[in-house]
Amino acid sequence: MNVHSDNQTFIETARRAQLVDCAIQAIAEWGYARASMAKIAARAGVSTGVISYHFGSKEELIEQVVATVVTVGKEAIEPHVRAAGGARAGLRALIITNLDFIRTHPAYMRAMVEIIARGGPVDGSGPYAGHGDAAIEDVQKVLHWGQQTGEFRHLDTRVVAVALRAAIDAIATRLSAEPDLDLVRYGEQLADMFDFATRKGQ
Amino acid sequence: MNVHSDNQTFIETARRAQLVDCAIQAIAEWGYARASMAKIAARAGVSTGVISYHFGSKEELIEQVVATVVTVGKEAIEPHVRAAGGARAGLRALIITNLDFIRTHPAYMRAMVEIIARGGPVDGSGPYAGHGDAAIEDVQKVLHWGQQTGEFRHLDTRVVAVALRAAIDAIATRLSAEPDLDLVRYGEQLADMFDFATRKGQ
Amino acid sequence: MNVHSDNQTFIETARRAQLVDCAIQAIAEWGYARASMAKIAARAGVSTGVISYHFGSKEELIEQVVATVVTVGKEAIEPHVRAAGGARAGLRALIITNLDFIRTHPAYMRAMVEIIARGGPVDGSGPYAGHGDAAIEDVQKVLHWGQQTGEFRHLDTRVVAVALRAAIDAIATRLSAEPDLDLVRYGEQLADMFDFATRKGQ
Amino acid sequence: MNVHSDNQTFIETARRAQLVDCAIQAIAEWGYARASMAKIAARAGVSTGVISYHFGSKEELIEQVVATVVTVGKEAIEPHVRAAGGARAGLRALIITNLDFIRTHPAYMRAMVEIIARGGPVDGSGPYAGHGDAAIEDVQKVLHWGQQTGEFRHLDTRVVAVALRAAIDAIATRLSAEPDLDLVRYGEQLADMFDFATRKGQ
DNA sequence: TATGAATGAGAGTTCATTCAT
DNA sequence: AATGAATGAACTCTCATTCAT
Repeated sequence: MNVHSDNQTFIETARRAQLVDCAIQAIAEWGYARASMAKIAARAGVSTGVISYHFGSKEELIEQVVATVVTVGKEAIEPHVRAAGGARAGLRALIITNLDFIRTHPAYMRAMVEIIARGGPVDGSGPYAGHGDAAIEDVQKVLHWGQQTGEFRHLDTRVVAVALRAAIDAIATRLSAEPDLDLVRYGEQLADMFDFATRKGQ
Repeated sequence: MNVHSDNQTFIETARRAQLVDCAIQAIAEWGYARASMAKIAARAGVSTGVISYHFGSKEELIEQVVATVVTVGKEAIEPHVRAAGGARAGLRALIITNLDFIRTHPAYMRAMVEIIARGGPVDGSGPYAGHGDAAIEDVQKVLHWGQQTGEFRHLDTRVVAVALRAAIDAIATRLSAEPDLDLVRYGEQLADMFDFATRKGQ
Repeated sequence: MNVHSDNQTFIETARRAQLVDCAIQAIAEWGYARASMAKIAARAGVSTGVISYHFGSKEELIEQVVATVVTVGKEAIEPHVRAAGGARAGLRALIITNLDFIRTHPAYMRAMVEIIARGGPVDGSGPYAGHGDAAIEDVQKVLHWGQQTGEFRHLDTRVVAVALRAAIDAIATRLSAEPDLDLVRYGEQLADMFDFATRKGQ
Repeated sequence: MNVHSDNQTFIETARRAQLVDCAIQAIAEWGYARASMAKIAARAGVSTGVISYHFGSKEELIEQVVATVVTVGKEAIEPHVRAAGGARAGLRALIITNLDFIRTHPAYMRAMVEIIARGGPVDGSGPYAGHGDAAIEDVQKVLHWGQQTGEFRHLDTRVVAVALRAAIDAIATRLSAEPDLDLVRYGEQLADMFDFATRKGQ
């Protein structure tokens, strides 16, 4: 059976998941540049060829890493935002749960930052292409929500969304520099700040 | 005369400046990891050895890039912040002039973000560590200023500084994705947002 | 399977042996400094990366070369020395079999002399330090033996051992200059000479 | 005036001598491989081009180094051998003064060993070509002398000369490993040894 | 004569990828 | 499906040499 067909065997799916996980750990530990295929394979206890066999190229593997992190992240965050009683609470939930995700999945975030930082051609291609926009749009939706309900002041949702997304993502990097950072308190402060920045003045 | 002495020839100074500039452009265009010595040298129209001759190693070249960008950036921004009549105006000036710098020096900022984002080995060491912190502290100073004058509300200056720094830096990346972005308007919006976020409520 | 584990495949063992052999020949032919990885690989008919793959670094390859030459050499020489009826006969055997080894393995000796003569950094460290000393000590043991049995005169075993070792090693170089050298006769003369130099006067 | 003509100016001669001396020191200190033209030039306080200007190539510089060391060595040793009352005393003088030269000119010897060890193509070319033979022949002459006077036993002068030359040269290397070596005592022992090896038995 | 900027080849090493088994 | 040996290009860096000034 063609490996890249959608019709995957169980073992195939498991291998891919395992390799993606090892890639995340390897990138988080050594940084993108030093996380070679050989090291990722070694961490999975398999030979180098296996990755090529299952993913075709390193680029595809990285794309899967990104997709996985994004998916897992969304599943951890979105429900809390949706469950919020309003946009203001939703924005706070988005920030708090996002930081909570960073706190509980440091390797995921670290890997993500490494991959994004690596960049590649600036033309907007690269493994993270699209996901960045999507992440910004998720924030933007909450801001729209709040504008419609009148909870938020008049503001450029794009600008605020970009700023908030950046502020959250920056924490993964800060965490590398200050491992003892109190992310819970940090989240509260950040939520307060964006609350002030967005709410309708009294 | 030893190349690395302070007493440099005119031609030596010119070459170093040219190479630093080419490095900035190369990093901005291809990203840090893919900006090889060969590509930088080719962009300058010289052979690879020239970089080693003038800088000793790639690391030293990058250090010079960082030093140059930091210096040029500070000179463009700090005076405006200092000239502001108060902290609130200072914060706005910091944001506006920062975006203006990004608008007029897109490659500089893109390169800087690339270099700082990388930050070297995962452990946070590396030759560029500290520049990110310094940039954050510059923001933090303005926030302290405003707290002392009573212009700003009670807030965690660290958190806000990190968020603002990230929000500004993110624009360099956004600009790559959306070259037609109206940075002037963007800057006004961002300034408004952080004004709301920091000012003392009425 | 990790390449550097002890549990090696047949093909792995064969390649390593082949590469060590090619390294010996290359060093013997061009001298240590000019025996580059590229030349060694070319001699083996493989690409440069193969050496890194099997040995990790040039240094490790050279270590294997030294280990191989030392082992093969010892196995060819030591038994004859041990089998000798006494120290005087042992010393003669050491010289004769050593020259015989040079005659039958000219590249081995030439390579060994190259490697030991270099010895790494000037300070005497480096990965090959010690092998020269070990070779001298092997000679010294025979001299001690003869002093204990009373076969040899009172002498400084260190001085004589260094001299004999040097005299033997020099032949590998001489052989390069005079390929037609009669090593058998040479060995007899050398043995005679050191016999005179060491035996107890009548 | 052509630089390479025999008719050299005083300043030209002085420069060459200075450069040769710096080359000796550089090679002795860093080893042949790491004694680059740049380092040698830096040690002389001149620019790289100067060496090429005066010597044409590194090879020629090294040849001059060898020639210088050989000449200085000969001048230090030969008179003492000639002044000896007979071949036996001459041989002893050759050994003693040779070791004395090593003791008083460690950089010279260290450089010499480095150059010889480096070897180059084994075909007998290289900067030391010829000098090695000449050095052996110098020893051989003394041995012939002693055979003619009947002071020495019947022996193969070539073999003994090679052995003695090697034994002496080996000391420079030993000296690197054991800097505290007592060369005076060493010389006496070596002289004794070769006296036993060569003299007519009673 | 001397400088120092520049060249271009070659060094060891890493790595994504391929492929016979 | 998986192995692991091999490739070949790319990397940074060093160095002897050249040459305009």
